[in-house]
Amino acid sequence: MPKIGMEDFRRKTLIAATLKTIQEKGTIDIRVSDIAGHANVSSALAHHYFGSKSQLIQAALRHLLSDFRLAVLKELKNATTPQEKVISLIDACLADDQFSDEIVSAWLIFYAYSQNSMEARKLLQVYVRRLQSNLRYYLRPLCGHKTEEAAEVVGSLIDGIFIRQALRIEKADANYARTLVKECIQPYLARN
Amino acid sequence: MPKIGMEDFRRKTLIAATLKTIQEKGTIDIRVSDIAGHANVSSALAHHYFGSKSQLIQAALRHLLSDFRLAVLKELKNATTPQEKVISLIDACLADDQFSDEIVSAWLIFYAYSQNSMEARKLLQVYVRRLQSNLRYYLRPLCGHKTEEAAEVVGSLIDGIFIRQALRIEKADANYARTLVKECIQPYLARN
Amino acid sequence: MPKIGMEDFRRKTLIAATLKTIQEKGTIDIRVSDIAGHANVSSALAHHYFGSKSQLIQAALRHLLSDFRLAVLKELKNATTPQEKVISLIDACLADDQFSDEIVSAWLIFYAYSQNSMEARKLLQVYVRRLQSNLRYYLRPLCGHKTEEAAEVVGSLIDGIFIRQALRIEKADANYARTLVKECIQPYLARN
Amino acid sequence: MPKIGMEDFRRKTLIAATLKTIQEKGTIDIRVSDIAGHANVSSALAHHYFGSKSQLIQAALRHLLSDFRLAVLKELKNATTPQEKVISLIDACLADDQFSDEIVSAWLIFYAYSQNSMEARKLLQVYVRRLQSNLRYYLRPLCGHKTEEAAEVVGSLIDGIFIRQALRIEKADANYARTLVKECIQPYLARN
DNA sequence: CATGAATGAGTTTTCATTCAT
DNA sequence: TATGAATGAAAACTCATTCAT
Repeated sequence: MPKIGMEDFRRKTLIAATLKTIQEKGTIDIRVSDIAGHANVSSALAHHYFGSKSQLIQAALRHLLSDFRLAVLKELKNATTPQEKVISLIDACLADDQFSDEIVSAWLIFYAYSQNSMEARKLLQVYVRRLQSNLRYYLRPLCGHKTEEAAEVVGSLIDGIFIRQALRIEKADANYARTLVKECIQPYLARN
Repeated sequence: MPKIGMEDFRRKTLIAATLKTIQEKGTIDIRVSDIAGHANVSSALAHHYFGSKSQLIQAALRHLLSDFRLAVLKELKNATTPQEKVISLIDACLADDQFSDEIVSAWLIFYAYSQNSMEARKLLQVYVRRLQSNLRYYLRPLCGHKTEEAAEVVGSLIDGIFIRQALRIEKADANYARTLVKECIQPYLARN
Repeated sequence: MPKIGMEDFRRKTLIAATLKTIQEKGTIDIRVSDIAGHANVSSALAHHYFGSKSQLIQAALRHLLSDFRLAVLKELKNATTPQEKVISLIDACLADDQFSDEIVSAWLIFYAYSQNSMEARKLLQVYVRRLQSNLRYYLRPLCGHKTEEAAEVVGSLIDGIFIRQALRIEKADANYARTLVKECIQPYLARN
Repeated sequence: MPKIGMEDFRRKTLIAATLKTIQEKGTIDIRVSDIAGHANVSSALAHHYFGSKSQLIQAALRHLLSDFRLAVLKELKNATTPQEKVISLIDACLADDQFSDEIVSAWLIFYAYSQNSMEARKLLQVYVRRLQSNLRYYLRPLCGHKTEEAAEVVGSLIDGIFIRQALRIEKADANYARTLVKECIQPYLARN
């Protein structure tokens, strides 16, 4: 009685379990058996579907990035003017749910992991470049020759807020973070 | 080779070797034998002097932080006015030698590690808070009620530039980075 | 080879192998790999099932004690009068198979080990107290106010015979040992 | 300035430190460095004087035995009749200071060690045989054909009391122990 | 005489991975 | 499809022992 669509279900479950385990342990240095435990399957099954631990982790990273990408796209859809688009990007990056301890932690861990894994590095670079390119595209009509600078500031500021978040004990205020970034770019818009 | 006073020398060498190994491998997940190899000693010696791998890594983190702290203090000494002090802080954080691939990589890796190790987390928190407190202190006469915001922006921006640096392939321009931050806070100063 | 239900079999085999290794080496200071060798499995498997070397040794000790306990209970079943019960206890403690070099050696080693391991100490204390309590219970109707003394003598004598056995080269005579103890308590019975 | 008689002093100190360490750790499985620490010297010195760890432990065992032998001889000197001699032997074996936790523990540990070390086994066998021979010698005029049995009972009882002592938590009563043994052999004397 | 320095040789422990069922 | 069973390979850690000074 082989269940139809089991493969798909198992892959999804295992990826979710991987992210959960990474967040729980606070490191990429986790055991396959722990992941499998979270997914309520044997660790042999994880190998069956993903071939190896590192491929499973790759898949989890890819999932995190694609999830984020979808959130950004969704947010962008509701915006029309460049101003709105920029605001949308900031809101998407610093959205309440992206700002949860778990997500922040996972991002940081993957960033560090990218120092180690060329594969991860490439994936993250694609994401950073795409976001940066979006930012520049929507900032250009607003900032003119300051565009490059403004994009760099916004992008870095967002990442910086993220990384700091990882160190804090107190609950972060996503709303304050968004405001901070928006205020910060005002001068670049004004100068145009 | 048994000359007395070796202990101090070995400890320093081993700490340096640890940082080098972390940077080389791009992860905290390194072998004691690799560290020892870089220090040209047996791995048993590393255990002899530090007790365990994690204690050696702690020591390396502590060293990185204290090195950074000394650089900051040195830079601050040459500044007198609040403006100069703030500039000094930015310059120290984004100094050419702090901006090397190795250092950037080590910082990022330790940031991620802090998700895992309470000890590391505390050490990094102390550093972040101290820097932030310095920033606020010198920004206050310049920014008034915008101080909190300005300090947050500067601090986060610096961290963000750092983290992004870790993803880049092209050589970073430390000078451009410093200028970026300095320009970015101009509006906060002007508004006072 | 992966047949289900192996776990129980392996645990038993590994415990037996542990006792055998202890007896062979004459010390508790044995290698997991030697134990595993006797059980024809990898040392990793020993860790898989028992977690650590000391837990495996604990389990072996527990097994030895429980085996002994069962032998005592079995012997007691065939006795009805207090006299018979006391004889049974002595016979059980100094039974031919308990008196083999391997068992004697293991007991002595565990006794010494109990100086080191609180866990082992507690287990052995329970056994000693239970046996002593049994002895007193059945001696009381026979010895009256001399019960305490008689129980102490029998218990100590048995242990002493055991410990001496460990030092001998010549094969011990279990039968002679049993007679010795039985004769020794006669006076305590008579005095009642 | 080589100090005269240093060698002798160091050997004594190291042997004492060895016994102390064995008692403290409750096992023969101790570190040379711990012994050296107790003697306030470097572990290299222990090797200098004893060649190896096992030779140092041998020496400590030899010392324990010879100390005990001296105590027995001293006690025997004050006795004249066979009765007194037997009493002396019992008193010497169960003397207050031989009955201390440390001594009891050391004896037990050495007994177990003798399962492992042929050297230790031989030393202990010599001691047991000598004591047994003494016992028989003085018991013969008192017990006649029961001598063998009586000697076995006394010897084993003493060892048994010792081994049980090692398991107890409550402080033992050496006096009670001596009385117990003395009462126990009365019947053997009477029967003669 | 004495030791700080150093290490080789082991031993435990961990885990991804394989495989028969 | 799924897993219990098993292990090889690697890594941390320990410690007796050696040696130059």
